[in-house]
Amino acid sequence: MAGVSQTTVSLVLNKRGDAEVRIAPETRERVLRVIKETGYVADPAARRLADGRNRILGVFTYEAVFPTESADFYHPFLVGIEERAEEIGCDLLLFTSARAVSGARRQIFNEESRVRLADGCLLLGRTVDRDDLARLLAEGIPFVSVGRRDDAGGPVPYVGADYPSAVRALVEQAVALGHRRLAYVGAGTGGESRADRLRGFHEGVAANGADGRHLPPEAPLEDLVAAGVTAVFVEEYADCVALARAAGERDMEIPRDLSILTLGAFTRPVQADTDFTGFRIPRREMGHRAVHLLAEVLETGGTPQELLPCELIAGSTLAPASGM
Amino acid sequence: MAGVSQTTVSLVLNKRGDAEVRIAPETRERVLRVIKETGYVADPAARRLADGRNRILGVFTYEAVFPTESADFYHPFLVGIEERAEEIGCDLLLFTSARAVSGARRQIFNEESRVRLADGCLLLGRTVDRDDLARLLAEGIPFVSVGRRDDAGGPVPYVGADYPSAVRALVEQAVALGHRRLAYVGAGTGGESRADRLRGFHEGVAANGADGRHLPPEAPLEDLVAAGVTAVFVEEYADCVALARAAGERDMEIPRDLSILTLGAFTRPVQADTDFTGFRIPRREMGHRAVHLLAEVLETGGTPQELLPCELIAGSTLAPASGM
DNA sequence: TTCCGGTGATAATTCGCATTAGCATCTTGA
DNA sequence: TCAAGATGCTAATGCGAATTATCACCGGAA
Repeated sequence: MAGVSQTTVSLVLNKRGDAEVRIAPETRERVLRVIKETGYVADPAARRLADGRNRILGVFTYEAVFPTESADFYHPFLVGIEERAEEIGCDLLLFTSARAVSGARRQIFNEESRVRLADGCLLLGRTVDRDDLARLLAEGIPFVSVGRRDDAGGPVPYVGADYPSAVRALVEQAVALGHRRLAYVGAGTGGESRADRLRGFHEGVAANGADGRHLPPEAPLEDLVAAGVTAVFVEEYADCVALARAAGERDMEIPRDLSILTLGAFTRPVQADTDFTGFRIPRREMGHRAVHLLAEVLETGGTPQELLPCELIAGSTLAPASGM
Repeated sequence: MAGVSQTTVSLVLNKRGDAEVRIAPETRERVLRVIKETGYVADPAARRLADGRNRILGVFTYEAVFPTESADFYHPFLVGIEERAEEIGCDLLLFTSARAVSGARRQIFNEESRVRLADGCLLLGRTVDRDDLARLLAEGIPFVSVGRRDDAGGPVPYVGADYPSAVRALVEQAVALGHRRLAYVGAGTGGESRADRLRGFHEGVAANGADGRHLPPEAPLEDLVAAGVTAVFVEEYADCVALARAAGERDMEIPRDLSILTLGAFTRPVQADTDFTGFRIPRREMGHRAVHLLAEVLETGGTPQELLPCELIAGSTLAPASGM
């Protein structure tokens, strides 16, 4: 000690000046000097216990955070999250212990859940367990989902990508190039993002007076050809690559004979050198905004929901409809 | 409450059976049932405050944890760390707030240091601030450095790569192929890992009765040629690539006219398609071991130091000395 | 001299849990 | 019947900070 009470130290450490409680400049100096000398730092745990805040943001993912594949889907989100967290002076707590039993899927609320250690948390994952979401909501734990969610029996705070707009824009481009018969290839279900893409497709088709049909992911190329489709919107990137390959095998040329647009869902890693027309999901920006919104929630509460625009990628797989 | 005291709940929650304190199976059941129903989870902060343990391992890096470049140097370490942490049921706390002022280098002990929140921590970085190390040591904070360190005025717990052995092995291979005049190109200083490589080189040269010289990183190819060097051991990968390129420009063929071996230091990112002869730093394994050792330190104390062997990579840039 | 307002610091309390000591109640043996 | 030992649970205390309620002191006004 520097000859003062614990209270005084606490006061010096936190509110450097206050109308209610005052501290003599001289005393403050003395305390600060000793703090600097001894390198004293307040125990964050005690701090958290006392005032319920510790500037720690939890990050929960349903898969490993650090993936073995370098170009992983999550990575850009994490980059964004880390950058913004550093800016606002928060540390990140990765809930790596979330896997209840080996082999089981991760879940937020297992027997030894530690979500509450953080001030709030960020949720990452293609799909999020709706029970987890509901519980988070019910317990009033501040959180923000990276990716739109709407199935938790209540509004969920999120930062998402504006898929409907992006897909509509692509449809519009295709129609402007003379395409009249379009197809959406993909599940169109299994997570809000897929449903959003499909919705955008239907909206775009309707708005532009074109003909649009929805085919399952494994739809063979023949079906497309038979239906006279000239532009395909493929939900999953891997399917996109597969389709292009199939086309090549039957001597169809892309995009002369068929335009292919990718809608950016990455479930299965795949290698390809084709520069597909499509859009870029603003992952890093989503990470940034997610942290930002979480900070906002912590500060003033609320249930922010935000969709970020996707940047269209010209690519080389969209061309005027054949015959034009 | 389930009609029992806080103490009872605590007991049920922690030591499921104890010689000293017993709890009636019936009571235990009742408590567990209520816990399940209400989804109660002990506040980690309070827990930490009370018993000084929270199963959180801090991870400190001197640069951003999630790098923008996908094939980053740190990545494999983190993969390993996360994997093992998950196994032993610990969460990872990334000290992203460590950057004191924007632009400044990160440092562990800044004004609002939070190292103590974690049970212990892992240090990652090409070089680690020696003041930080000394202080960690002085304050008795459990930690393990990923990478050998010896400059903290005391033994530092670490997991490192066994560079000396790896480099000695490479030298031996070169000599076995007839090389007599070898050169080490690189600083040989600036971090234990570089010094270790250089030391391994000198040891290898001495043990194999060859001639070995040490040249600075920017040493021009002419110097090597003039000195009659037939095998170069290049510390920094980028320099390795540059050297190969320079050789190509003067119509020297690798490895016919000159053998080039890389010693795996990655300071500057660089693209190359050559498959250099050298060794693989067991980064992921180092991550594994680091977590393991930290757990050990937390358990029983001590100052574990461990060097992991590097796997030699045959590559295509080492050939018999010309003239053989 | 006494009362009062303004200053500057501190004692006491709280947070949620783990831990220790201790208190009832019940068994058992002599 | 009573002491000694088991058994099952709880009251009390501590962890390290933040916060609140007080307290001691000093100078000036009455």
